[in-house]
Amino acid sequence: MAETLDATDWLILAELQHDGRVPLTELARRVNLGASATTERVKRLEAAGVITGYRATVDLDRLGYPVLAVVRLKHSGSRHEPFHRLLEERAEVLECLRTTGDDCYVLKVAATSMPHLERVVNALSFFGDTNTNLVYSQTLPFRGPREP
Amino acid sequence: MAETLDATDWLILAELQHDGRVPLTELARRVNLGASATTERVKRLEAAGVITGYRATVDLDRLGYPVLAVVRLKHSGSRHEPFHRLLEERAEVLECLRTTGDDCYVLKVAATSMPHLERVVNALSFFGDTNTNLVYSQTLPFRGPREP
DNA sequence: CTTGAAAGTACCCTTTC
DNA sequence: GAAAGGGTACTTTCAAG
Repeated sequence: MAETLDATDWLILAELQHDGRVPLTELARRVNLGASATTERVKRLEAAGVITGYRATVDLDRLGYPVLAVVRLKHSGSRHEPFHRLLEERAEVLECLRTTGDDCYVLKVAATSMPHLERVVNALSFFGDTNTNLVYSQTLPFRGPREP
Repeated sequence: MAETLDATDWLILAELQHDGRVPLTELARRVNLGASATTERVKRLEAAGVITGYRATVDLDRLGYPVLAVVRLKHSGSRHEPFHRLLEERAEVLECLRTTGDDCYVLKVAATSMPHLERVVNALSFFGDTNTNLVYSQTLPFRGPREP
């Protein structure tokens, strides 16, 4: 259910996606609005669930996770709860998409080394056939959607 | 190149990844540190490139992008610049991973409708064979890495 | 790393268009 | 209904210990 957003709302969203810590006064300046009007719009976007949160983004390399991989999993069997429990435990799984097609799940996995990645994939293999591809590089994490 | 991070640094990172807008005083309270010491650590993490930025996260549904898909692309030919130029232009491509294996690129694409997705995939198909899977659901965007 | 003071910022309320 | 202005509490920053 899409909200009714005007161009200013999209501007605010673009700014906040680019820099989630920008002070409201500075944000107001950038979107050519008063401080309180800007505050109200941001609060409205948060309350409406358009803005779901604010996160710091980190460099995996510098955190000691130089290995990134895309793992596709063809889950066998119909009981998916044990698999979901593994996802909760395994912080190495940064993201998990359930998709149509042969590969029911597409996972993004960060690991400290190849042996570490192997252990994670072994754990995943318990739930079905896996297909792993290492990631050479990725575009900057943020590519926000534009006004449709 | 991994930095030397102690347990407090990892605590700070966890808090900031969970709530990037938490006030420094509150953050200091949560990690049992003084405000200035916390500020210094955060600044150090930012300066070291461990923290790469702060982003607001948005709900694609509520922004009018109810369709999410994983597109795998087998790029044909060796000149990848035109493809990268398309990525710049197409804000619908939220993420693009270059990977090993048959499918050189794995993309996450948001679209306003199935016809819209079709147009994006058509544009991508110009560069090679594509394989598209719709996304049913995804885990909450944030799954941060833990202390190794 | 902690404490303390000053500047800046955010929040709430009222006023105005 | 939406935006601008003003007073108060809070946060951030910088100094010194």
